[in-house]
Amino acid sequence: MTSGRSSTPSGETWTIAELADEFDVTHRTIRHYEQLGLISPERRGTTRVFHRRDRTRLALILRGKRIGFDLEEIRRIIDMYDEQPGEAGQLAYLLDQIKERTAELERRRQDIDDSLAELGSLAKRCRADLRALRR
Amino acid sequence: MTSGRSSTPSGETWTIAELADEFDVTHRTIRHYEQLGLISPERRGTTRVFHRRDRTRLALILRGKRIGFDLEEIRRIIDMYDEQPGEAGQLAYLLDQIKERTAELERRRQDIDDSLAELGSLAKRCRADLRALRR
DNA sequence: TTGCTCCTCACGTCACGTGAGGTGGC
DNA sequence: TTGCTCCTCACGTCACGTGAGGTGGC
Repeated sequence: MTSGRSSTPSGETWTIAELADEFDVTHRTIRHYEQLGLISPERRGTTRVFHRRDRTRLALILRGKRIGFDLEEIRRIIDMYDEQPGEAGQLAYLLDQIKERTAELERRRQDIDDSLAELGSLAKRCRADLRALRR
Repeated sequence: MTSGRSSTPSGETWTIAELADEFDVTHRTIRHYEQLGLISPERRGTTRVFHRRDRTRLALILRGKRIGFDLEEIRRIIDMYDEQPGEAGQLAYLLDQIKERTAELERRRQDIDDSLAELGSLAKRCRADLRALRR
């Protein structure tokens, strides 16, 4: 059995460490996504070999997470992208999800702005108290 | 033993169901926060009686969560608000925490803005696909 | 041979969800 | 008495974290 690395043109595959590094996640996280069927890297022996498709899907997964989808929703959405065009029902579903997520994110941004304002005035009071103590 | 409800002026206390309703969380969630010492409602027998202070803290907890802090961080922050100022060392520490939190929040807001932009263009493509299908 | 990276279990954790089974006052 | 709300366990779940223990190629 000639297990070789030379069969693929270099630059088109990644190791788990390379992807973990690039996307700032742990190896465990990537393996977890594989276990759930979100990505399916090739195997060379036991070692995983990631192709461009896997890398793209990983990027989509992480983006989905930042937006607030859970992994099951992400699986559905990614698969929708992958299954070529998609029919009207699927697109409508996706659009609906997008609306919900958008509203959620806007709420979150408002919360953050409120908190930033509060932290700002708290800092101000804090600095004033410090100045008062120094005299 | 005269266990009465008449000892407090009405309108100043809440039941667990009232708060759960108002903030759209489950009873379990509120009890969980109590277990962690984030809130400490009064007891009348076994039943919890929530005062304005508890309600305020619950609001702060939920906002902290939406912003993305874990419950331990939230406990520290809320306690900082509650403890009256204090001495220079504490103030300096608090100011330092505020700076960290502020930087963190600004990163998070950027992330949300990016995600909102992405969702926007995704929705656009989605609607275009739908229009194409309808013809 | 030594190091490094890779691997597979498998238990732990965090923030609750979800019943099971029981109590108390209008 | 019947309903409703409240309660306390306590196991389940989701998305990984974190070792333990072992393999493979430069």
